[in-house]
Amino acid sequence: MENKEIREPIQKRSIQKKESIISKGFELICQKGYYNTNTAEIAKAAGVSTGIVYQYFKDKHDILIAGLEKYGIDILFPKYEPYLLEIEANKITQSNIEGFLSKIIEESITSHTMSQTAHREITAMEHSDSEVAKVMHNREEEITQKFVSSIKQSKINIINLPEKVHLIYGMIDNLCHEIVYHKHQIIDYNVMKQLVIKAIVSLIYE
Amino acid sequence: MENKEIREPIQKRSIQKKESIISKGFELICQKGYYNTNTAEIAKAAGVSTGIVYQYFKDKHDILIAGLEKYGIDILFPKYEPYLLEIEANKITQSNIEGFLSKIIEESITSHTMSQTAHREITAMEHSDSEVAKVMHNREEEITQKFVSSIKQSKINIINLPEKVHLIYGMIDNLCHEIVYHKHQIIDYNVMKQLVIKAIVSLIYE
Amino acid sequence: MENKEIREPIQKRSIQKKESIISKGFELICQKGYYNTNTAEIAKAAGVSTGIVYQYFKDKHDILIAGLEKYGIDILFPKYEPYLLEIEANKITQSNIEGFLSKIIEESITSHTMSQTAHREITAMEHSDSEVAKVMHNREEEITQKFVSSIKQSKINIINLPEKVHLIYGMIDNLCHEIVYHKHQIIDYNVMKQLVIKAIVSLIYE
Amino acid sequence: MENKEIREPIQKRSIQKKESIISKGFELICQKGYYNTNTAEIAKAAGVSTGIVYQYFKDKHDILIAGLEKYGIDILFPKYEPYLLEIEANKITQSNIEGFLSKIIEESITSHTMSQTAHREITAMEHSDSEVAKVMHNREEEITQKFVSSIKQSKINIINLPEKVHLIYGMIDNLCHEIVYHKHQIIDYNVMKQLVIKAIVSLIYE
DNA sequence: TATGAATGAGTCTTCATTCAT
DNA sequence: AATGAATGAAGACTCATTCAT
Repeated sequence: MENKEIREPIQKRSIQKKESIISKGFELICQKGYYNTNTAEIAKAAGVSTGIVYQYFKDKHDILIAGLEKYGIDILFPKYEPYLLEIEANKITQSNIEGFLSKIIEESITSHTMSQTAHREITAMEHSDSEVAKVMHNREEEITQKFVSSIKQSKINIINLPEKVHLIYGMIDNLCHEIVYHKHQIIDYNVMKQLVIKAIVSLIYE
Repeated sequence: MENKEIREPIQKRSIQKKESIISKGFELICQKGYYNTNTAEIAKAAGVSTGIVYQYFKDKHDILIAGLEKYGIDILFPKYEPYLLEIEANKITQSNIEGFLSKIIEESITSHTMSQTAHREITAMEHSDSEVAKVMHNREEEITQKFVSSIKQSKINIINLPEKVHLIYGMIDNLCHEIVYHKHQIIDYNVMKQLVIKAIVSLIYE
Repeated sequence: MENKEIREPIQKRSIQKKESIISKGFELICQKGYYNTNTAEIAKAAGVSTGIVYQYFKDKHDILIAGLEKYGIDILFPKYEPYLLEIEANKITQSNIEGFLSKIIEESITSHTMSQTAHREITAMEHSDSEVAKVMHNREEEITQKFVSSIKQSKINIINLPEKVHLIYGMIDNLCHEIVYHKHQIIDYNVMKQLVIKAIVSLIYE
Repeated sequence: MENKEIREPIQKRSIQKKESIISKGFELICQKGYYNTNTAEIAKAAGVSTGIVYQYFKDKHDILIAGLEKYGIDILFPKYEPYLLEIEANKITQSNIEGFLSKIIEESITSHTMSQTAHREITAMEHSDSEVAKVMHNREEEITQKFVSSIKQSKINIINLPEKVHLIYGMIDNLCHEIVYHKHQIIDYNVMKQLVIKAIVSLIYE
């Protein structure tokens, strides 16, 4: 019940250790699941002793949160900056938007595929752990806002922008999710992809 | 060592016990999470001894799966039958579809709200547990197919029906999800709801 | 703490049930080991309910003891009667005794081989369970005495007969045991068998 | 899921702990039987927490095996080295061998008496547990070979040495066993001891 | 008599967290 | 600051035995 001293590392080596715990720990959690990863493993992977973990983190859960805060956005939308730049540079027009969206979707599928387990596990925790949810929620908002402001900065003028961006994000994410994880037999995902693109386009321009 | 004998209850009272373990156990798991619910709690909630649990279920996980198989569809789409009937009765037209969708969305929000934690936890497990994913996947397919066949049975003629149904389901689910769990500050959910409805309508009629 | 009523079956069918529990239960225990055989299995194998087991036996251990009392001798020295008869019929002479012993040894090896697990498990229990030891001890004594009296009945006159019979039994059992279970690389068991026979012969005749 | 990390202690105190778990655990197992000794007791007897047990040993069974590897030979043939030395020093002759054997037998009886329960339980497990059997088998072979090489080193020349050593070992063990555990009423164990000695002598010198 | 459902104490094992060094 | 040994509570699961029917 004494309030434990959580130390914030100052020395360079200590900072590296903390970083290592976050990155390696988060990696393990993403790979094997939070409940199937124990602190001993995390410490070992990070190349530190188990004791040190509890000097930098309140508890195991704290490592997860730190990982999310640092890497969460990569899971939600990895490599999104180029798209922002393209939008800001006013390169998106009604005539080429479908290609643009297609590119985004493809990239998104790739990233879902690559970090399949990570994405899976994080989404999982997001649902059962409110703190996780909060962090991811913030990250999501962050992304939305970045897109919103990028679009605003370009000459494209769209009403209800945040809502649309959000909706679009959801549709794409959904699509990727299914393609990568579930693949229902009855669904032709090429058709679905086209439907998604069309829905997005009409959402934007009409 | 030997493969344990899992008894299938025959007597009425025993069947009730098994049912009770499933429903109470599933409820607890939904409420508190799979890893935060222990078998003793489940047994107690079901009004049985811990031993009996293992006479009807292989292990703890087995209870979860049984719960999903029984109640999974209610979590995915509770009270969907009336809508199927309305569709089959040919009551849906281009002029009233918006109201229809609105009704579905409202109902869906309500149910998400009610079984918030359940939905949360299940989606969570769905991501980290392949067996859970499989069951839910089947349930999802079941619902999609029911809607597809209902629509086919009505006079409405739509191409790429399964894909569209799926997409629509995803959009609505997404919307509800956010409204109930995340509620981003920057989003006006009434606006978003209208956007979703419009997107759906144009998906169907155009 | 109430002294439970152990019923002694009178009706034919009941007697059969008790017999069945003993024989099937003992068989299972011999095959899989006492601690790896549970009462449910025994009941099932015997074709009775678990409840009935506790009407005829005080506890699980009691089944084992009953089994031993009934079948223990078969494990210690199966099919020994022909040898007794041969001895009693005065067929054993100094000139043919080696062949006689060889036959006994071979038979003994066969039976060790056949009921390998049974023998193993019983010897095991005999060592850790004094009640088991007692029963087996009695069986052993029984056999010894039978041989002693058979030999006495014949014209062979041997001093220190019980001791010798016992010693001989031990040597043969040892030999069989090793041949069947342990088989040390460095030992030539044919040589050893001959040594045993010689030792026995000189024990008897010199 | 992962293969657990079994730590090999380096620090002196840790090594002592591991030793303590082996010795106290093995002692308890020998005294009360493997199935009647639980890990909590072992930990308590060793003066450690239950957790530590599983850091040094894979599981309960592993403790038993470690105990056997360490103390198994003492159970099979305690204090056998002086005898080896006597043999090697060529002190054994046909005229004094009976005294020598008598000494061995007496010593063997003493040790059987002392570690009565240990011997009992180990022999028990040896029969029902193949890993235990393997370890004890190796120990037995070890002893046999030591005697064989000691005898070879001396001037005594004996054919079929390994077989004879083995046979002798068996006879002595048998004898001790009975004297300590079973003591049949009909047997005069002094007579039997003399018979054993004679049998051994004639095995060696004839 | 007989059934087999039910009990719940007891077992092994894990692991987040603390602490002596 | 760091180590990694140590803790012990908690969990899943088993099974001899009892009991309601």
